[in-house]
Amino acid sequence: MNPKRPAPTLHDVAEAAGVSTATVSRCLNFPDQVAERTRTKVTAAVTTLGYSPNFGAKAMAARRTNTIGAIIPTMENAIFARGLQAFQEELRVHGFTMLVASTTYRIDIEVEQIRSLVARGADALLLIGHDRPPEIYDFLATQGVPALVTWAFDPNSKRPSIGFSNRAAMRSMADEVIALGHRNLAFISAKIDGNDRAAGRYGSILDALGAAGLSAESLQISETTYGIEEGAAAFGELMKNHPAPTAVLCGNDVLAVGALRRAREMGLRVPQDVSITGFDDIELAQVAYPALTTVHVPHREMGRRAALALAQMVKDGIALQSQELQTHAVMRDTLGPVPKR
Amino acid sequence: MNPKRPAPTLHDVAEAAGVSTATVSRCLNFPDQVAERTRTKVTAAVTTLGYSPNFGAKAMAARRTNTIGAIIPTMENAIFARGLQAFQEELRVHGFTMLVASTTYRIDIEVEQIRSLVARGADALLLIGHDRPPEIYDFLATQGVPALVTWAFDPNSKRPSIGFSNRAAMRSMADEVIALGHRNLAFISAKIDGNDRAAGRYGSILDALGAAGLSAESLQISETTYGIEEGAAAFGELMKNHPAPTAVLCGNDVLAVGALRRAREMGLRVPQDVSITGFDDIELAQVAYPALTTVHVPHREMGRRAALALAQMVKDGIALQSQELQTHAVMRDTLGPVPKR
DNA sequence: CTCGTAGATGTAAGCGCTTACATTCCTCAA
DNA sequence: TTGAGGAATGTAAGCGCTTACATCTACGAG
Repeated sequence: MNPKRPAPTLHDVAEAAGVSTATVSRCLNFPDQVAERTRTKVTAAVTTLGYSPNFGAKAMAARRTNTIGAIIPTMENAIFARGLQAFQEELRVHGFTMLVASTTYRIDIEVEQIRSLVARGADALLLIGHDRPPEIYDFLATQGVPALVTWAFDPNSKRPSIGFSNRAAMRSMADEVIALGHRNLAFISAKIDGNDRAAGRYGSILDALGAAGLSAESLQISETTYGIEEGAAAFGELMKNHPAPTAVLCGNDVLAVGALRRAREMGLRVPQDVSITGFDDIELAQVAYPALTTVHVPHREMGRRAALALAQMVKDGIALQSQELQTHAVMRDTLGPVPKR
Repeated sequence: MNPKRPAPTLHDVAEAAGVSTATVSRCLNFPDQVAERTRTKVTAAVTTLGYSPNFGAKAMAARRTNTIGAIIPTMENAIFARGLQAFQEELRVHGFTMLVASTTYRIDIEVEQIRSLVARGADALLLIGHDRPPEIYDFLATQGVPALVTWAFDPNSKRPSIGFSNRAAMRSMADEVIALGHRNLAFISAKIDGNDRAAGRYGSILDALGAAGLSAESLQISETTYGIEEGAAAFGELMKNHPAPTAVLCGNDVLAVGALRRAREMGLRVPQDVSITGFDDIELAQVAYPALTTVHVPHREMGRRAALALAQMVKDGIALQSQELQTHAVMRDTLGPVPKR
C-alpha cells in the first residue's frame, strides 16, 4: 500500500510500449484495429505497470459511462436486495455496471443520491415508485437522464414503469379475507404519505370493503416503520381495540412475521383466533410458522426486466415501455375463516 | 426526457451569472470565499439551468473522489445487506459515498469489480474475507488504493481487518454441542475452497472435537450453495447416513432454516430428535420456529466500524488498525441434549 | 519505378472541472 | 490624498482519456 506513488496513466503505458497514447487507447478499446505486434507490446506494458484506466477521464472523453444507477429505500429489505441482485446480473450481461444508493426512505437523501448518481454519469436511473417531487423529474429531464420506475405500475402515468399494481395485488388478498367472512379488518402499513405503493395497498382494501358493501369503519389502520419489532408492536396495539380485528393484513412480510410472533406471545392461535397476511412473499414467508399467507410479487423478474429495458434503451435507443407484472395471493396457513364467537 | 440537449456545464453557469468559471467553482465548493452578491447570482444561475457538476471531471481535477468501494459476494444475503447499510450510513456522516459491487461469489467477477471500483476512483476499498489471489493485492498496492478486510479477523495477517474470528465463533457453538453429549455431528457449509470464513468455521469444529478427545470421524460435512432449499436438501442427505448425526451445525442461518424445515417435513422433532444450529443471527433466526440457536455476529457494528476506520484513514491519514469483534452463541430452541436411543 | 490505397500509427483538440497565481477592487490608516 | 493590504475575482494550466484527422508505411498494380 503506497498511496504516494501516482498510479500509471495511459501516457506511461504509451511511453513504456514506445507508441502513442492513441494507439494504447485503441489497443484497449478496439484491439483489432491494432497490429498484432503492437498489441503485444502494449499488453505487456499494461501488465507490468499495473495500469488501470481512469474512469472519470474516460467517461468525460467518451461522453458515455455504461453505468446505470439504482436508488432504493434500503438494502436491508430483502425485496429490494433480491430485485437489485437480479437487476445487476442482467445489466452485467449487457455490459453495464450498476451503481446503487439507498435513501433510508428519506426524500431529501433521495434527492441527494439522484444528483450524485447523475453527476457520476449514470446513463439512466432505476427508481422505486412514482411518488417524488416534480422538481426531481424536471432535473432529470434537463440532465437528459432517462429514469425507469419499478415496484409500481401505473397505466395512467406518463412515466414508464415496470412493476405491478399495488392496488390489484392487495385487492386480491383483501377479497379473499372478506370472502372468508371477516368484517373487522386491520392494516399494518408502512408510512403512507409520500409512498404511492403503500397508499395503493391501503386504497385497495377500502375498495374491497366497498365492493362487499362494507364501510371504511371496518378497517383499522396502523402506520409504522419497517421491521419485525415494529410489526409486533403494531399488532399488539391493534388487538387492544374493541372490537379487535379478526384479520390483520400487513403491508409486507416482515411486518406480518412480527405480528405473527406477537400473536404467539399473546397466546393467540393463528389462524383460529386471528388471521394474518403478508405481502411480497420473501423467503421469510415460507419459513415462518405457521407459513405465511401472502401476496407473491416477482421481484427478481422485475429486476431482470428493468435491466433489459434500460440496457436496450441506452444501447439501441429503444424507448422504455411500461410493463405490468402479475401478482397473486399465495394461500398458506395464516388465513382462516372468521372465528365464531 | 431529452437525451439530446447537452447538460449545462460550469462554463454555462459562469456565463449566465456573468462571472468566471473559477468563481462558480469556488461558490460551489467554498461558499464563504465568495461575496454575498456573487453567490446569489451564481446560485440563481445554477438553479435555473439545472446544473449538476460532472463527477468525473471533478474527480480528475481534484484528484480525490470521497468515494469508498465495497465488494460483497451478494446483496441477497441479509448479513451483507445489513452490514453494508450500516457501512453506508456511517460513511455518509463523514461525507463519503459508497459504491457497491457484488461478485456472486465468483473470483473472476471480484477481480473485475475491484478494477472497476478502482477505475472509478474509489479512495479505498472494503473487502470481505482475506482469501483472494495475491495479484489483487499487488494491483491495489500499485494503484495506491488501501483496502480493509471485514467479516474476518486474522491477527496473523499483515492486512488490516475488522471482523471476528470465524474459528472462535464456531468453536463456541461446537463446544456447546459437544458438551450436550453429541458425538455424531454434521456440518452444512458453504463451499470451503477459496472461502477463509467457511474454512475457519469448519476447522474450529474439528478443533473442538479434538479437544474433547474425539476423532474427525465424528463429523460429516456437506458443502452446498447458499439458500434455504439448499440447506433443506443437504439436511435430507445427511440424515440418510448411518449413523445419522444427532446435531447438525450450519454455516449460516439460511441453511439452518432450510434444515429446520426439512426436519419438520421429515417428521423429526427439533431438538428432541435432532439438534440444529445456525450462524449469523439474522432476523430469520428469531422468527424461525422453533427459534434458532445460533452464533450472534455484530454485522451492523462491523459495518459501522469499518466505515469509521476507512473515513478516518482517507481524511486524516490515520492508518487502518485491525479490530476484533466478539461473537457469542445464542441459545434458543433448536439445540438440545443428545437423544437417548 | 511510380503511384494509389488501405492499414497502422501519430497529433492534438477537447471533455468539465480545480486551483496556483495574477489581477483588480476596496477599505482604511497615515 | 495616497498607498498598503486584504478580499474578491479572473486567467490559464493541467487532470487522463478518446477520437477526428493527418501522416506514414508497405504493398501491388500499372
